[in-house]
Amino acid sequence: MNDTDKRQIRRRFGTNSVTMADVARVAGVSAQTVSRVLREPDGCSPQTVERVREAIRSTQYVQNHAASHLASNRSMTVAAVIPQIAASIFAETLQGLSNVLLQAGYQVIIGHTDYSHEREEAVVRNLLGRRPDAFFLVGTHHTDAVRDMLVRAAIPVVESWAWTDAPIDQLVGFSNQAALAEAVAYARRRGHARPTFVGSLRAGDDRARERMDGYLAGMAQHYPGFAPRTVVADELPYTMASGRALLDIARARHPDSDLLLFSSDLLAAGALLACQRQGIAVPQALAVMGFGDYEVASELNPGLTTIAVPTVRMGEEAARILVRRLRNETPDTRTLDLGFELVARGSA
Amino acid sequence: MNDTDKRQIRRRFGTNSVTMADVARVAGVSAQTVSRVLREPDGCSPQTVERVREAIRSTQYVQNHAASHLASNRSMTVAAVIPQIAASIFAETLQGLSNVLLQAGYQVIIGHTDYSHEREEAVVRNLLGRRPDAFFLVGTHHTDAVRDMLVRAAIPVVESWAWTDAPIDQLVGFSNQAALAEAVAYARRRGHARPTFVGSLRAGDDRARERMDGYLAGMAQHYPGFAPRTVVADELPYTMASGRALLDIARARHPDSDLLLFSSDLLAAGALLACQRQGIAVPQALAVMGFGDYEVASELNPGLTTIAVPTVRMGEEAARILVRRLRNETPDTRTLDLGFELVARGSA
DNA sequence: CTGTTAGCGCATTCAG
DNA sequence: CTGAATGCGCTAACAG
Repeated sequence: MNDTDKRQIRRRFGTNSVTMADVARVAGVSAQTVSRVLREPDGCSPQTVERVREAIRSTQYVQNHAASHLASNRSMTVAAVIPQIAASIFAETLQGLSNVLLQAGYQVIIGHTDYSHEREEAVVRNLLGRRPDAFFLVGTHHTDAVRDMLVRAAIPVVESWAWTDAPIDQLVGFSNQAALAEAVAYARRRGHARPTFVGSLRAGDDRARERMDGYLAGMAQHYPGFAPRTVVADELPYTMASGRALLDIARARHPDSDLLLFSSDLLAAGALLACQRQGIAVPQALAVMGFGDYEVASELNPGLTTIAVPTVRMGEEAARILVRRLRNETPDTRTLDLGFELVARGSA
Repeated sequence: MNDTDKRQIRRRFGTNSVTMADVARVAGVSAQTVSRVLREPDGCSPQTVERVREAIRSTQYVQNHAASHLASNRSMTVAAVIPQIAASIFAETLQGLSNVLLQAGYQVIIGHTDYSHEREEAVVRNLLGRRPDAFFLVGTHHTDAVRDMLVRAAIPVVESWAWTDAPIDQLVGFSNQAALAEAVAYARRRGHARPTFVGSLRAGDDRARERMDGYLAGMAQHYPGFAPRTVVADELPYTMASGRALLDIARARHPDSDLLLFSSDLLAAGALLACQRQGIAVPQALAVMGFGDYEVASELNPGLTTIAVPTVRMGEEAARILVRRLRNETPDTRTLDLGFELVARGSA
């Protein structure tokens, strides 16, 4: 009998996979009951629950998410927009986000912009087609179209990795500007005479730009009368090799600079390792600072002085905020500043 | 008039977002026509296409993917299962996969297993609920349940990052075993007397285990009569800090070893930098080899001798195979060996 | 080239 | 505690 049931399963046009109705037939209940057992087993009699679960097992039923989404108007997904998947630093944030969200039953769907606002627009539009229940974004600078789409979607939105007084909705981040101002203050305290900001500023990377602004502001404050120096490429990838290239440019352009403030640890690490090869003593001949506190920073010799940012926690806190919103619990404060921390090591 | 149209949009129960019917009303056509314009504009009159596109713009319509999926029985998504999102090496594969797939109109949905077969099972089940049109997996070792689910799903599957004679469906990879055997052969040629394999072998990381097997096989062949040496932790994360820790253990256990073969560049890099700190001359006092050819390998001093694997290409080729299958084009060969390459630098 | 009809598989009412 | 009816937004099949 049971075997017959199993075999009767599957028919019809597109799908030949097991449906809820199939499970219901095997369990001898209605489809609604199966649905209930799946979503709120407490409201069903224990025997029914067991019968249905057994039927699910024997039929190898896997719920169709698209159908569930369409019927309930909840996709149980959260969209996350990051600049690059392969950038480990955002992967950490994603991991924090995903961990907390999975606990609450939400899946994360990822889109990446390659540091382009134009691509961000396409990505957001695309992700909206999947009707996520909430949005997570890296960055606070977006095109009007993006802001508009997000506002019209009328779902919770959390921006991150930066700071602004006018977030689209909620914000979990820190001030890149303040971070670099702090780095400059540290440089002053340590007695560095001529700090230069070095970075790659890709068109859509507003966070790197904010860091440069922070450098400029810091210089104005702590090095009055000294003309700030910046060595900036606008299309180098964020790799150690770029750091090496930027080091050469910076040395050529400002040979008397005694400190290079890089916009990212990856660049700084590449520069520091290149210094090692070229016999440039760090920090005696040239000091180096980075940004991000990547793992490599603590392993280098000398250790890389850098600014640590709460990569994982940003994801986690954003997720917590979103889950609370999605459960209609009382909203938190609109913005959450997680700060940063200067980590002094040997390189500066 | 147009304004009135816009305002009449939205009503009903769950959704208050613009639907295809809304667009149709504004454009003065049927919903079906809107659908057609979206999917095969070539089969519609240019004026209709323009009218519909204008209506889409004015209403800010974004297609509901779940509904489309349900009706067409194609989700236009490909599921990708990787050990860790934050592991940059898999992120590269993902990037290759995603780039090619996006071109063809497919979205990638990601699941991560944290190197656990148990978690892989849950992840695969979960992803199957979204009815992906195809599956991409890192690794060739899976539980029976996973294989079973995937076979029953009756969709194209590509496994990667390893080699097997019995793939679930298709395979794009290389032999980890052969790679380490080659490393051992290189060690022999270079005159290293006592190579030790050092790695972290997390429970579900069969690729690392295969590398160790390759080391053992290589030793049997190239170092006959010499007892192979392995220093293996089973729960250390794949980080530079772990490499440092493993270096200490290896030095304590096999002080006379003149070459350490690490299961990953990250470990090797951590060890090499630790050697630098401890004043151990590389490669004179101790040679080091890694695996993966991470970016850091070429920046270290000395450069890290390692095995390069086609991280990005594996994703790209897998995607091409999947796209061809999904278009019902003639299937390729079942397996594709992308090989590996020993990159000799200064460390060994 | 375009419109009509009929579901896709599930969850939300509402009755019992 | 369980079942029946209804529709989510879209597309496949058919006409015309």
